Amino acid sequence: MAIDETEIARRMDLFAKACRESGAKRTHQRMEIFREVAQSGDHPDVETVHRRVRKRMPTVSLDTVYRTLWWLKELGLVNTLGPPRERTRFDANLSDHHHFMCTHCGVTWDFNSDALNHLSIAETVQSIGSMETMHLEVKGICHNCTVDKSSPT
Amino acid sequence: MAIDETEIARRMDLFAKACRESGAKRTHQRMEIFREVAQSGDHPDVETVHRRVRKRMPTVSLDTVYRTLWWLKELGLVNTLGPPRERTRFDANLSDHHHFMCTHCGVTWDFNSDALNHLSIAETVQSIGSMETMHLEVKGICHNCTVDKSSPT
DNA sequence: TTTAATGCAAAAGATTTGCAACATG
DNA sequence: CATGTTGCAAATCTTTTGCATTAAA
Repeated sequence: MAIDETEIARRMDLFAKACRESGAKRTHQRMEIFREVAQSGDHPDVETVHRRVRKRMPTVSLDTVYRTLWWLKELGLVNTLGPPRERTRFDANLSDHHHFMCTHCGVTWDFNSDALNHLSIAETVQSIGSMETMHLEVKGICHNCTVDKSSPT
Repeated sequence: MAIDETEIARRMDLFAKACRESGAKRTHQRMEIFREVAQSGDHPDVETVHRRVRKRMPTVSLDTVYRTLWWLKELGLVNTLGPPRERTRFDANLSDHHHFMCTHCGVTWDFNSDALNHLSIAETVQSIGSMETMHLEVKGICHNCTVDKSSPT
């Protein structure tokens, strides 16, 4: 699950470039925090990143890790798993379905895809484990938002 | 986005059945909380459910809504969007990829699927809006867990 | 030297828990 | 009536913020 050295180097280059282009300072903390995520294959949460970075840089504070990770996400250098800065939401629709989430107004719409259901994803992932469920999350701009740029309630 | 009356009734029946079979009490609060999720097409979060249920039942407390929603999830009557009871996690892998999450040990593995990438999901969702990104989340049991039932670190 | 970024501590926000009162089966 | 469930209030846990200090460019 460790990332290849060449790939880590490539990611660090991307980071340097993004700092230069955005005019942000390349501080020790930011480098170590990004390096930690860049070399982890295991999608760590904020606290895990903090714990690991502290081994090399014992004074780094938790709030800097929070600030830095969200800043990296803004720069497009990292992505988040799950809904970023959103609470868990509940759904009583138990049928097979997928979600389209509007990045503008936040509304989530259900949709179905026979084509996807017929794809044998179970076979694709059989080297990892046995599949129980699958769920496609699509992000984009919904028509309510493209048409009149106002958010529905 | 409102759910069809027949479908709501069907869901309320499922609820009644699950209570009977699990020996749980069918209290007013539980009925109203489940009804609220069952009739909402918009995937509300805990606080939204609480706010809406309070209109009909002003004394219901927020902690009951929390307890009830997670209990409904345990019974399999509702699902959660996003990582249930988990914090946001970060990923520096910017290439197109998908995730397999082990429901036993919690580890998330990356995988690719050309077949999925070649599916024209953008067309499937064009009646909803314009797609920007898509991400498949597969859940199941990974081999580390099926083989020896111990969780890797 | 100028400005942005950090660390600290406190605040704010979200979620959970213990327990007495209450409602359901 | 016995037991599981609720509401309240407090506790806990997570995340954010204000501000003086520090470090990059």
